[in-house]
Amino acid sequence: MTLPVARSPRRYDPERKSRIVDAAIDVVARYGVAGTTMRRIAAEADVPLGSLTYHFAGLDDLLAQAFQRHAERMSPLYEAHFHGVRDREGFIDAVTDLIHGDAGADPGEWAVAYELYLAALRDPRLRTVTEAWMRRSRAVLERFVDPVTARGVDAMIEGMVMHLTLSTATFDRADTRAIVARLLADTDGPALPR
Amino acid sequence: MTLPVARSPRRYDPERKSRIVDAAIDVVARYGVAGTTMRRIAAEADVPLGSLTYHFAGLDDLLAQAFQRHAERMSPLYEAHFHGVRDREGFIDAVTDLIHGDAGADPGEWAVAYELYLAALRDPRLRTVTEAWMRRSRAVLERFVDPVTARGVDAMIEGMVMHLTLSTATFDRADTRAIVARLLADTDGPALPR
Amino acid sequence: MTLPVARSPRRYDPERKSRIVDAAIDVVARYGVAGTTMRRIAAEADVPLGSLTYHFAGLDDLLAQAFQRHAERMSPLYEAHFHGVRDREGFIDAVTDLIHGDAGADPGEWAVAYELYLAALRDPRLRTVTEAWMRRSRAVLERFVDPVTARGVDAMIEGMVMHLTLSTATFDRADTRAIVARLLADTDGPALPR
Amino acid sequence: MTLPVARSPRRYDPERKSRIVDAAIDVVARYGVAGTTMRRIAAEADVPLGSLTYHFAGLDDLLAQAFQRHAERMSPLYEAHFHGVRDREGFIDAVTDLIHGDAGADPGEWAVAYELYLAALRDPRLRTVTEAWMRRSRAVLERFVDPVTARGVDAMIEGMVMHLTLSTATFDRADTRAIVARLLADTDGPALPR
DNA sequence: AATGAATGAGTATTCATTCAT
DNA sequence: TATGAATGAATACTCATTCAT
Repeated sequence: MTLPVARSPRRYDPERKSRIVDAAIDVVARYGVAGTTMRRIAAEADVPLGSLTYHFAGLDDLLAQAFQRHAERMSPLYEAHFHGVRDREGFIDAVTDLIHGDAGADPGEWAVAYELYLAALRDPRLRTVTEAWMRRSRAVLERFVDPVTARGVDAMIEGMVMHLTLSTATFDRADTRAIVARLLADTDGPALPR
Repeated sequence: MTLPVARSPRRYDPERKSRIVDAAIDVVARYGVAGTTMRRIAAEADVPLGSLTYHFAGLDDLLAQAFQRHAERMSPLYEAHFHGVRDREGFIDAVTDLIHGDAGADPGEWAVAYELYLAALRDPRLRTVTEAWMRRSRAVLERFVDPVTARGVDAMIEGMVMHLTLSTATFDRADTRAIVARLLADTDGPALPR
Repeated sequence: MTLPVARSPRRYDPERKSRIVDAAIDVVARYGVAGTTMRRIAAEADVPLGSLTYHFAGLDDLLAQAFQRHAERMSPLYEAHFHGVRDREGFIDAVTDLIHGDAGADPGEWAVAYELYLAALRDPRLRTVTEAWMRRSRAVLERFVDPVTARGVDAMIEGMVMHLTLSTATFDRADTRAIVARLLADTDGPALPR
Repeated sequence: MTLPVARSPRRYDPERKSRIVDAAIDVVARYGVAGTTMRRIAAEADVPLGSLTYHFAGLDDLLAQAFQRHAERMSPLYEAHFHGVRDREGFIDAVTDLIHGDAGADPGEWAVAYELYLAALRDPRLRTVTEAWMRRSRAVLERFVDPVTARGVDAMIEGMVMHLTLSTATFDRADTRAIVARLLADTDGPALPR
């Protein structure tokens, strides 16, 4: 009696589709959308090339699903980051932490976000993803400040992180905090969460 | 006696190299870095394909020069936009105009800027271009406000424009102005330009 | 007590194999042999892809069966078309009708026939199908004319229909009739059917 | 002093584009349109794959040019075949020869013609080629018979050759001649060429 | 018995770059 | 100096077929 030998590995692989999407996110983070190819994703997911086109209608489709998952994964992190915030000072600290990368999001993750923005600029089908993301982000901020201020804070975070990611110069944390604080001056916004 | 033969057109073409760079900027604006190819640039510049590799070391080289020129062309516009500003209120108006696209920069030009940011994220050689650009932009703002505030305003402009470009929702100009104004509250900054 | 669960539809489907063959004929008519794929046939038959290779040895086998069925379906039409013919004039009319498409066969059906001819040119296994088809067609004609004339009439029909299908010019029905009539001149052939 | 060694062979190859078209015709003759691929043509022409897409916009374009050349090459043969014909009997002989393959056209060449017909059935852009071909063929025949008869003879040739190519049965040459002769009965047509 | 998942060979095509002229 | 031709690696994608369930 012979042992059953695994002929072709992983012929049964129920998580595969999901793993491919994760691999796509990784590849975008590392090489950018411009450098993202079916082959690279397949290699990253350790899956034959034909498997990608079996599960996805094409590279565009796969990228769209990757961006969507990334967005859906980032939003809870964003929300969690502000979870324990109790007062205005805590809110300012939280925003400052977010900008300075002390909040769990690594540069690669921000890069994916920017890739998404740029891709959405040219592919309107991605707008639903960016819109949903922005809405959720602003919703978090609106728990602490009025909508107009929330929009300003959101834009400030975006722009600051981009500059910080790009610049070789270092930013002083205290300076960032001062700027953020000023954005909130004389705002009482909605009641802070109890 | 030889007949004057119609040669291939534009055999003498001293502006050619420059025109190619302009064509590259256009192509990046329209198709993004990912969609920018030698062939498209050659077609846009109405120049044979071989001409590109004759004048440039490769696509990377050409892209770098295109980004550089774009940056060098935008900065004076930026400066000009703030030229007539005389007081704090005028400054706030100017920033608001910039964000809302009333300052001459069309979406395509912003798109090239974002493409540059993202490209620089992965290609350190482009950092000199982005650094110079940011330095000049901040220098303009520092004529009106202190360096820390300048950095905040710069980030805010960047983030706001990106959101505005992506979002289908319209932004209220007065709201934007209020946010910008708050960024400057209680700052006296350097003396306003005389 | 178990709930009746909605299974995958049409789990019991005795006609399936036959429906697949019909779908294959349709696909050949619409896309040609070159454009006929397992996937298209499966979609047309509304059947899972794996079902095709379950019922058929492969694409070649399926195509062979499709051609065979098409031939077997066309021959009775051909026969029926000549059924009521009583005399030489009626025969000439019938042939003319056939050529001019007034006999029920639409262009798609002729296209399948031509696809079959061409396929048979390269795949000798299809020759049995084409031979049988030709034999039956000629047998019908031989009820009215001698074998040599029958072959001529058959060839004429084939060539005329092809030209008519391809040409943008219109053919005059009376001209066609005159040509057909001339093919039969001075032939008394076998007795006309009683 | 070293001898100049040929590094990469045939870097200079001015006939290449034309040779590729010829190779395409060959491949169609041997494998049919369905079996014609860029790779096969490239191999047949002994040329790298990239060369095909440099010279042709795509497979369709290349096929169109191949069909066109084939048609333009066949027409003179057709014309030449009837060149020495002096009287009605000679004309009938010539047509009979053509059908029975005694006229220089081998089965592969007829196969290409049928491939063209079928392709034209689905791709209207090929109609210009088929129309021109038919016009020229008929023009040759019209030197001997009236236009209506010419159309009939043309169709008869087409259909006969197709049957003859497909059928395993042999055709009697005398029978063919009798049928052709009957097509011309009682026609005096335009004066036979002197 | 039936099928959804999987596979890898094969497809056309794009492209930056090289090079002979 | 300038370029059209050439090249081969890389691209996304298709597909008939296999196979574990």
